Order: sequence, then C-alpha cells, then structure tokens
Amino acid sequence: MNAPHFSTKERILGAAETLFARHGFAGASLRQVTAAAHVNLAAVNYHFGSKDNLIEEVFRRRLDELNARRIDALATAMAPQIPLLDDVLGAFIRPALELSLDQGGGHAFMRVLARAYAEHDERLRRFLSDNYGHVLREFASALGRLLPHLDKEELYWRLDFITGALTHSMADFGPMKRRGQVSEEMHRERAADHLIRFAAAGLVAP
Amino acid sequence: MNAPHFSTKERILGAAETLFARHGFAGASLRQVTAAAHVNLAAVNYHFGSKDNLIEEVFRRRLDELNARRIDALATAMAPQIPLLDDVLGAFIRPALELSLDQGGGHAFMRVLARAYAEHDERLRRFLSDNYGHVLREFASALGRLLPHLDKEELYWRLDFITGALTHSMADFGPMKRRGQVSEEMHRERAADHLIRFAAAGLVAP
DNA sequence: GTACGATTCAAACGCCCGTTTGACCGCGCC
DNA sequence: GGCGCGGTCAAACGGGCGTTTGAATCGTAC
Repeated sequence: MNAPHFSTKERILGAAETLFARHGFAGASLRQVTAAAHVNLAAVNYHFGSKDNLIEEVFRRRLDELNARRIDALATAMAPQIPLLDDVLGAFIRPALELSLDQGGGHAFMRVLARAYAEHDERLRRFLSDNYGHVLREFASALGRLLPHLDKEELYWRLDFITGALTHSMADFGPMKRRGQVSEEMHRERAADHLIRFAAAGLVAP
Repeated sequence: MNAPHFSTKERILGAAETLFARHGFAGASLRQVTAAAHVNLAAVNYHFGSKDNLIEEVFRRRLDELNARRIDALATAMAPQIPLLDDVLGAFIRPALELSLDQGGGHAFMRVLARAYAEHDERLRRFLSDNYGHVLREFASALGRLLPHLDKEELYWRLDFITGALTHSMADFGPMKRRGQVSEEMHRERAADHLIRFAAAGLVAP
C-alpha cells in the first residue's frame, strides 16, 4: 500500500489513515493496519505506545500543516487595507481542499476528520480542541472585523454551518458525483469555488 | 435505560440508538446494547437476525417519520401561488430539528445519522439511498422551480452544503454551547432559524 | 389440563481484539 | 571481537466479539 522506502512509522501512519477512513477507529484493527503497512503487529505499540496514541498522531501529522497553511493564508487575506470576505473564506476552505487533493492520502484524511466530528470520545475532542481550537478563534475574530454588524453568536453559528458544509463536501458524503469528463482536480476545485460563494452569501445575510 | 413497559424490540432499538450514537456501530457491542436494554443477549439475533439488520432498523424507525414529515411540510410550502424559499427550507430543516428535540432519543439519532454519513459501508449507503433518496430529489426539484436561474449542478452542490451544515449543527459537533439561561428547546429553535436564514442567503447567491 | 408456537435464557462456539513478552537481528563503537 | 542498543519478530496473554444452540418458560386456544 505504501512504497517500502518509507520508514516503519510513516507506513503505519499511512495505512492507519486509509483504514480509519474506511472502517472507523474501532472498526479498523491494528492487525489490518500492520498488514497493510507490511510491518509487524508489535510495531504499533513499539512506536506509538497504544492505538489511541496512533490515532492522535494520524491527526497531528496532517493538522499541523493544514492549520499552518490556514493561518498563513489568513494573514495574507487580512493584509490589505480592506480585506475581501472571499479571501478570508478562501483562507479557511482552500487549504482543506488542497489537502484533500494531496496524493499521499489527504483525501482519506478528510474522511478521518469527518469521523472525528462524529466521535463523542472525550479524549479525542479535548486533543483536537486543545491543539487546533485557536485556528477557529482566529478566523472568527477576522470575520468579526469584516462583518461588524453581525453579532457574535450569529457569527459562531454561521462558522459552524460552514465547517459542517466543508467537511461534508470534502469527504464527499453527498450525492454529488464527478461528471465523466471532469478530472478529480477540477471537480474539487469547483467544489471550493461553490462553497466560498455559498458561504460568503450566507455570512452576509441580514 | 428504557421503561419496562416497552417491548423487547423497542427497548433494543432505543438502547442501540443511544449506544451507536455514543460509540459508533463497530464500537458499541451487542452485549452493551442488550445490557442497557435489560434483555438477553440472544434477543437481538432472535428479533433482528443480525447486528447489521439491527442497524438498519434503527434508521428505519426514525427516517420513515422524519421524511414523511418533510414531504408533508414541502407540500404545504409549495401550495401557494408563489411559494416562499424560507418555507421550503423550513420544510427540510424543521422536521429534523423537531426530531432532535424529541424526548425519546431523537437527539441521539441525529448523531447516529451523522455517523452514517461518515461510514463508507456500501450496504448502509445503498439502504439509505434506496429508501430515502427520493426525498432529497423532491426538495431539489421544488427548489429548482423556485430558483429557475440556478443551474442544476450548482443547486445540488448547495443542497449538499445545507445537508452538511444541518447534520453538523443538529448533532452539535461544533463549539456552540447553549448559553446559561436559554432552554434546550429555545437553543435549537434558534439554530433552525439561523440555519434557514443562512441557507436561504446561500441559495440565492449569484 | 394439555398441546403448541413464540419468546427468553444461560452457556457455549470459534474468532479476532489490543497489548506484552522475550528472543533475535544489524550496526556503530570501544 | 564483544558490547549495547534501536528495531523487528513470532508467539502468546486474557478478554470481548457476533452468533448459535437447546432447554426452559410463557401465553393462548382447544
């Protein structure tokens, strides 16, 4: 499933991501993961300590970069005297899209992320909120400056709606299927455009 | 977990819904379910045949009514000469909200539904699409009549975004927490209002 | 009261789970 | 050459899994 020149740790992370996306955290066993990664069963506990830690590392590997890109893009979008709403939304949405287009399993990761939202598990929620909650707060603050007439509660609701729409569409749960002649890249590129237009209109609603 | 005057079947369905919401389909075992329902372990296979069938019945029990209500509400919304967009959206959103407010575990069911979207499982996807896909198509057709300038593909994208936002917010994955003095009912009632306003603006975006 | 189908029950089936163990390997270093 | 050490390995641990079985119990019609 992964080329042999990757380290054991990296091969486990890649296989785990794919299988967690497909079968869920409880549904994918370490035996399946280590078989797909072509490593010994004991390697998971040797390198990661436990299955729970492996799950956290699957998130950390992707989210560190995803959120760094989001923060960077946000800074760029906010640089002008009069920042554009579409640019700020793009700073939130496009890095996720690019990740989902990434060759090395980024698409699978978007599904893993969707599963994480559905998990009620306290440990995972705390881990995600502790490590990545600040990103959402930065976007909320930036959007608050762009839309001063919008009250705080309404803004948070709408950010929540956008997150749901983004996750849902990036993990392609819905009925939208790629049309024949359109490439995967074009399909998702359009998805981002559509979502930004939709979200921008929703954000400025009276 | 459920009052003893419910039948064995009903108690199993109730407990399964709660535990599937909390731990996922793979993560909740039949031993946990039957213990919570105060029935014998073998009762699941006696009444439902298998765990997979139990999962389907958990969906059927709620979705039959949810979608019947949606279809009814859609007919009411489309009755006037000039139907209102907010009413059509309300016909889609409010029944889901009411279900999530239902005393008998409707809130848990919204989480189960969110998990179903994350499942890649072919059997479950086919079951849901075969039994309930027509509802989405009816709303798409109604909205298409109200927004004739919007091309079909764009409309389907936006419906997908709305579904994602609805699921995400009804299963309260996000950071939105109920404020102190606001009752659970008021909180969710507002959620529906916010979502309808947001979605309507997004739908009529240029 | 007895016969009979529907339901419940405790126990067992074989299988897979996450984790641990202790032996073994390859390689740089004294 | 021998030592230490990070890494890999096959095997085993106890326990939980979904499902099946066959006997016990129930409710009702005769």
